[in-house]
Amino acid sequence: MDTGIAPKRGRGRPPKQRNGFSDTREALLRTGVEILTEKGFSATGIDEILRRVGVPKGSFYHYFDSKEAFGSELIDRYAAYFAHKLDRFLLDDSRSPLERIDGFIANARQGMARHRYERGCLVGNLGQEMGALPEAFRARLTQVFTDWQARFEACLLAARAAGEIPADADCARLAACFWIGWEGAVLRAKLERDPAALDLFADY
Amino acid sequence: MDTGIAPKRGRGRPPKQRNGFSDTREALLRTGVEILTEKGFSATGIDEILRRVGVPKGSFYHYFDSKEAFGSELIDRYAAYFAHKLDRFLLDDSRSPLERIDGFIANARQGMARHRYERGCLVGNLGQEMGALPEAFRARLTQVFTDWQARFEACLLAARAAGEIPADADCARLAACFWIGWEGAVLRAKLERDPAALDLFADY
DNA sequence: CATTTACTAGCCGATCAGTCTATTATTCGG
DNA sequence: CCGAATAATAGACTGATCGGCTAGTAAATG
Repeated sequence: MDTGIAPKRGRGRPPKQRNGFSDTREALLRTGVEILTEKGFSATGIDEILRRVGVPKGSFYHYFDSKEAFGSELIDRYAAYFAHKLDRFLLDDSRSPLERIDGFIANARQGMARHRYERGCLVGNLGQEMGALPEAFRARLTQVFTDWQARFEACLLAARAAGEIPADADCARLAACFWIGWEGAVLRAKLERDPAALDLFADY
Repeated sequence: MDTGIAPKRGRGRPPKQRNGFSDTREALLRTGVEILTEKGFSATGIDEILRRVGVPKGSFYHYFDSKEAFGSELIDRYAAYFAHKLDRFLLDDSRSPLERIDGFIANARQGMARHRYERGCLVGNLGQEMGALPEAFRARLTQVFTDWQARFEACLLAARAAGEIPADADCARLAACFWIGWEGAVLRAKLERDPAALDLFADY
């Protein structure tokens, strides 16, 4: 039932798509994130992504220099998407700081459930397999964690100012601890295909 | 400088080593654990293990039916080794329950430092890449976590009985939470090649 | 119409997990 | 003590898949 999809590719430069655009590059990145959050970097072959998107190999290397460059862009894209999502919750003035955090957790939980707990966190996945990854990824991945922590810390500081947490709470430490534990919880939830670990950790 | 090592293999069954035994099967398993704690299952080729041990392919498939069967044994071996290590600390009568836990954490920290934070937890590694692993691993891996949690819970119960933690503490939940967070901390420590995450989480 | 841009088909050498045959040391039945 | 069976090794080999490359085709552009 190729309804609209399967655009019947031909040789050479494709005719300019007036609308209903099917940006090949974009599709590769989107599908790349999907598969890598499930299986990681090393275990994912380029051919698998290509097959899923319905694009030949040549196109991939037209848009990306290498698998490493592709992975790099995936990290950037995922980090940006996630930072935006964090802001959407953690900067929501209509709720108290702690409520915002709960909102984020609930949303992330829903997200995992929607994909039947088959997808984890891209940054966590790649972090775990760093031993087999291009060394350039390391700095980028830690940097992403630092960024997420900073956003979280800001929200905790607001919570402290609002008296929702003790006045002597070390918000930077708390934020760091949250992400350490959260990544652990996502890992377990994915392994067990069960949100129990997420819920358990959410009541930290 | 092949001092004693490099045993100069020849064809056919090797002469029985009176002593200074070099059990091939054992060597494969030991090296397998080493490499898999660094790079995981999918990213590790059998040839790589073979090269490191200095054993030809034929020997590998003489001892193991497949890569999957090999991986299965590695999980068992690692789980047993780790359970023994846990008991060594958590059942140490000469210290208080909470001191025992601190002892285990300190030991694990040392262990990671000794390998320059290049090796993580085999169970955590494989858990993360479950999406690309034989489905049979899933049950085994969760079972290992359950086992470790039980040992930890027993120690927490002792701590509660000794008055080291509040009498209304939910030890099962605490134990589950510990392993969730601990795996997250190990992941970060490995990614950043730095024990900061371990220390941070240790003061939970 | 010539050049540039956007793209694709098909192939490459390397490596993957796994198989096969050969070779030799040991074990064991008689 | 001998011969058959078996255990342990060696390493060439297979088909599939890996990441990556190249030559070329067709639309867009001037």
